[in-house]
Amino acid sequence: MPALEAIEGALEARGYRVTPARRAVLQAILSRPEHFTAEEVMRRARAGRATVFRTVRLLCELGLLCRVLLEDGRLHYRLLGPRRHHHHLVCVECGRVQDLEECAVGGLVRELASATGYEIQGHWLEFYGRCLSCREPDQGGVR
Amino acid sequence: MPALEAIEGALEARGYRVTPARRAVLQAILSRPEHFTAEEVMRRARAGRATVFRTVRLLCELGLLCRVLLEDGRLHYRLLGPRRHHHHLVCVECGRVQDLEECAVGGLVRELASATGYEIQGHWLEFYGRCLSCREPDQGGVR
DNA sequence: GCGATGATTGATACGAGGTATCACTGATGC
DNA sequence: GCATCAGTGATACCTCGTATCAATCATCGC
Repeated sequence: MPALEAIEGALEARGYRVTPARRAVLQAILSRPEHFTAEEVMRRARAGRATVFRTVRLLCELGLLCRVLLEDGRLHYRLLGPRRHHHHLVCVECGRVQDLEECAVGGLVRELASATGYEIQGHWLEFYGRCLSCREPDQGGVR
Repeated sequence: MPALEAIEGALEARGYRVTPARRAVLQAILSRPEHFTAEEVMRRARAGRATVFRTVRLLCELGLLCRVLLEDGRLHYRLLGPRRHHHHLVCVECGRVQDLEECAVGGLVRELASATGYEIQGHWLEFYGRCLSCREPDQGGVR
């Protein structure tokens, strides 16, 4: 999980200024351990609607945030460490997200391409379930 | 691809009435070979906004429509034949959708479950690329 | 220091896509 | 014939964004 300074450094390194508004958005984001909506950031950061959305988009473009797709189709965002293409395993009860470091469909993509003739350029893959802590009540009991 | 009568039968079998408004929505849907938005159905069917959305949701719940996730996170809908769980390969140029009958991540789900302790309940998997016809200009030419 | 320039901001309007409300309608059961 | 209830559609509202645009702020050359 990158610290505030690291993100600000990444912004500056790419020629973006670190302004009070951007810092407020970043702090709001850093205070959320899991995924969040832009709306949540707006409530926490004292920054205008447009600025929040612009900053979130910017961070996505710079690879500092990633999008998390929820089961119902909504998009959330999530701070990204220094990692590349990956997928998520989302707990539908507590919202915890587990990053899956390896992309498991690389081989499948090649198979599909030769079977269908498509030139495959991208994919979405997200998993949903209940994490260990949310399952615990199920497991300990005699029932 | 189910016919109008088949869908109406499925509705009636579950205790839903086949009304003129629902039939209009169904006809609008049947006239779209690929995926569509609820908005497109509204333009084609002479039915109110709420009715269109309600009908689309109903058909999803009954398993007669499926949701297609586009690369940018938007949701489209698509008529579903008599098939079960499947995934999509979407052409980003012409919008053509190829259904992938086999769910390729079943094994992966079991692996993930034992590795993470999650009880995995669902997943999204959609592929994006360019279909054969859209690639043709690339391929035939000398260039 | 000063003006020009360009990045950034935030209020606001707008748009897609969808839900909630509620009075009304029309079919159905008794 | 009447009560009931599913279905309808106008409307308001919500979420999650983008576009616009005047104002502001930092920086740079002079």
